[in-house]
Amino acid sequence: MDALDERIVRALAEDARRAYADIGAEVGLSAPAVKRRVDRLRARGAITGFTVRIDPAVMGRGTEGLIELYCRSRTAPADIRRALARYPEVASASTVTGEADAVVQVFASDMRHFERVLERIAGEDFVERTKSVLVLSPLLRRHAPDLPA
Amino acid sequence: MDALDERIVRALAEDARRAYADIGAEVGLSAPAVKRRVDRLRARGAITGFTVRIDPAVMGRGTEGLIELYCRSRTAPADIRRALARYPEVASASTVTGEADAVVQVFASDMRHFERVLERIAGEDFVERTKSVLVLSPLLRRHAPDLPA
DNA sequence: ACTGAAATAGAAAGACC
DNA sequence: GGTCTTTCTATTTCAGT
Repeated sequence: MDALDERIVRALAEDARRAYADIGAEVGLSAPAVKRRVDRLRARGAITGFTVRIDPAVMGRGTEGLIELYCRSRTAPADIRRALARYPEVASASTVTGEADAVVQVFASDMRHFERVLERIAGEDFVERTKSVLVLSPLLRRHAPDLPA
Repeated sequence: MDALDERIVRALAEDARRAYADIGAEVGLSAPAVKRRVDRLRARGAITGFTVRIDPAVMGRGTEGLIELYCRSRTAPADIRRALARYPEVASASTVTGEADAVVQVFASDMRHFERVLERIAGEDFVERTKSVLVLSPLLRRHAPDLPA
């Protein structure tokens, strides 16, 4: 993972469908050289795939919220994961330090929908209580946030 | 945005570099038809781009945390945005309902790094106090969370 | 308006040095 | 790592529904 790899990943983060030759021209490599590095990054697991960026609002998922889960003692993370995986509205979930056990990010079509999802999640048997906030406006959403400065 | 568009977006969400002909075979369209629909989705703003999925750990950003910001009265969201945009460690930030004014997602290389970022953010002049949690383990990270069920 | 088929332009993948 | 060649894909054109 050298400076060249990083520049390649940054280029792909901005546009994952950019041609290797194009990226190569930017970083000073030939197209095959760029491809080889991308292949290596994938093999190593640094790049885990390519995906599309979507506008939640346009896709009818304009209502975003965060739900903190307070779980029963001895709830296994795997159980939380399994339960949440059944909700298509759940975008991400992580166990966290602090009072809550997990934070869940939810995208719903509207407030009514969000409320319904919240109630269903709160009704999961391992959930003791929840605390939720609604996202007012996304200030920042980085494409490749996971890159060293 | 019909059922076909949705299936195409789902396919791209799983692998944005998949060939149009390939996606077409799955949804029952020819390659040009798929391309035309993708172009339309981009034009409409439903698809905002293509990006790469990265493993934060492998990229040296294995420490994730969430920081709640409690801001001075009359702090404009734009000011928060401008300030946070200067931190490469900030992956996302949103204003929220509830006690806190904003929630910031940060990826750092390690605890020391996270602490440094937290202190710098806490030191921003519009920030009165912060409350932060560390992410223990990501349970779920959906590729295309923003799609209608 | 949207589709598929065919033709062209372009990029990716592989062999080779 | 670059160069060259082959193969595949994207893109455009055109015509049909």
